[in-house]
Amino acid sequence: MTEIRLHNTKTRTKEVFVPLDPQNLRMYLCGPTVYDRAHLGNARPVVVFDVLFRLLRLVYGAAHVKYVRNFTDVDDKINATARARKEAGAEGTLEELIRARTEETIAWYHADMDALGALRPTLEPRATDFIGAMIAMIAGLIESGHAYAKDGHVLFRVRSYTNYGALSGRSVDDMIAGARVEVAPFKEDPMDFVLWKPSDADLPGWDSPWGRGRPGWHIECSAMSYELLGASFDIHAGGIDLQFPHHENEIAQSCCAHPEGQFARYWLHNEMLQVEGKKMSKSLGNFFTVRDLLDKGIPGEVIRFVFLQTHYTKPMDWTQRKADDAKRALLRWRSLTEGVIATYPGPEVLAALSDDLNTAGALNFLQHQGQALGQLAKERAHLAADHPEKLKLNEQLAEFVASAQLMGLLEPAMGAWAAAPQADLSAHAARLSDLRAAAMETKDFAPVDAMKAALLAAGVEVRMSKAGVELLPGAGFDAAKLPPL
RNA sequence: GGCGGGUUGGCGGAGAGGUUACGCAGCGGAUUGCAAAUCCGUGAAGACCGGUUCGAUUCCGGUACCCGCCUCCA
Repeated sequence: MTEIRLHNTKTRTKEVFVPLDPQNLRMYLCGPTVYDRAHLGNARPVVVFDVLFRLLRLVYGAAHVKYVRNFTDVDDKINATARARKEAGAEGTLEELIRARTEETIAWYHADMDALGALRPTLEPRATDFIGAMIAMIAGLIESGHAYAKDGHVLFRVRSYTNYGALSGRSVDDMIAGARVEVAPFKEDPMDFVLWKPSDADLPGWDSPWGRGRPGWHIECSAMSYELLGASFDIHAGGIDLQFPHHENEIAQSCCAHPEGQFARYWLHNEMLQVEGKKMSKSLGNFFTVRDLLDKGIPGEVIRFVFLQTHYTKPMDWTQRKADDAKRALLRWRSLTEGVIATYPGPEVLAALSDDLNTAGALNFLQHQGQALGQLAKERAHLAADHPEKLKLNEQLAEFVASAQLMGLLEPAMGAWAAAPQADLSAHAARLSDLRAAAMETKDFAPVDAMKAALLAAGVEVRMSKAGVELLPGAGFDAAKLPPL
């Protein structure tokens, strides 16, 4: 069996991945807070860990991998949007408006992530469907002395968990010395964090032993991962910005609530995304959503290719240049492998991905391989379909496609953008060919050049050789602009 | 202030203590009426300063710069 190695943030080393139960592999990814369209940065963990999901399915069998990615649909930004809509005269109760907002956002999220070729996780739980589990977990933490209720709030007692800070490499004392913690009258210790907070009439709330209220930020992931994956599971992933405080708090809650388990055994964190060398931010004007890029005509497959060219543990820079390069590479690959049915990924790509998801290395290999296969394809183009050399080539191409598909690339369903527009240009080709033949005699190529220019303007690629004239409609093809015959 | 990540040729980016990475772009050539496509060839690197070593881009230390987290954040 393929040995997978992963960089475990918890131990800060690359470790051989050994699942608790190879028949029931479990992975949790912190999903989005569904208050608005996903921005480009939100998409990085989705794409990166989608590759991990695909790799695990290949190695352990698709039926044996359970991948959970949550939707956090309790949040003040969602509340704010709902309230703004109500004030603007929208129909329905605040709860209904909140629900509508999260439903709408989830639908967008699915559409956008589907466009990037990300497989849907096995389960996509919503926080609001697990309020009962959160309340039960919080009650247990109070009972065991790890949490306390005060003024309608429930807080986690950070000092009660000695390993607090182990994941992110900080100590409670250092952080307090940093003095950037919220001091609140209901806190025993400034580092304590909220498990439950009270809701007034203008906010969504659920009845609890501590009054009507709503959960704090971190508890939903602890409750859902426990309910769906158990007290111990294999992989927990997310952006590096979540390492503290979100994941640190998850660990504290989960390990104190379920001391019988070890919570997540391998922690994977992806580094952040930048745009043209700078942090993506609204103030710099370089902030955009996945949808913005798709609407601009950048195919999801191209976005995915760009993401995978950078190792997930390194900061990734999104640039137009990279998108252009990726597009070219994918067009070449798609034309090379047209009609080829995938078989099984090649050993080089499998080895690269198994080595802590070295997608950049895998793509690099494919770039090289694609070039070599392109040459072979040309050399063997004249051979009969059942010629041994031809069969060998077809096998290699099938392996190439399977390797790409292991990273979610060259999937047939994602290729619509690269397909050449359907058009019968044979009459134009014949006409151009005639003009050219005549020009060869007269040495006056002006009519040929004029027609060629018109074809180019219509988005048609013109190839002329001794063999004849070839017209290929390209991405910007517009039949209405074709020159008259 | 505390913690963490990064810095390889025009761009992306890999492996390896000593041998051309590779791809893209560029340049030169072939081919072409001209192009396109294709093919052949080719220059170019390891932020900076020290140390270890026969030898470092690769190991160690320091400096600079960039980025992130410490507050909502993927």
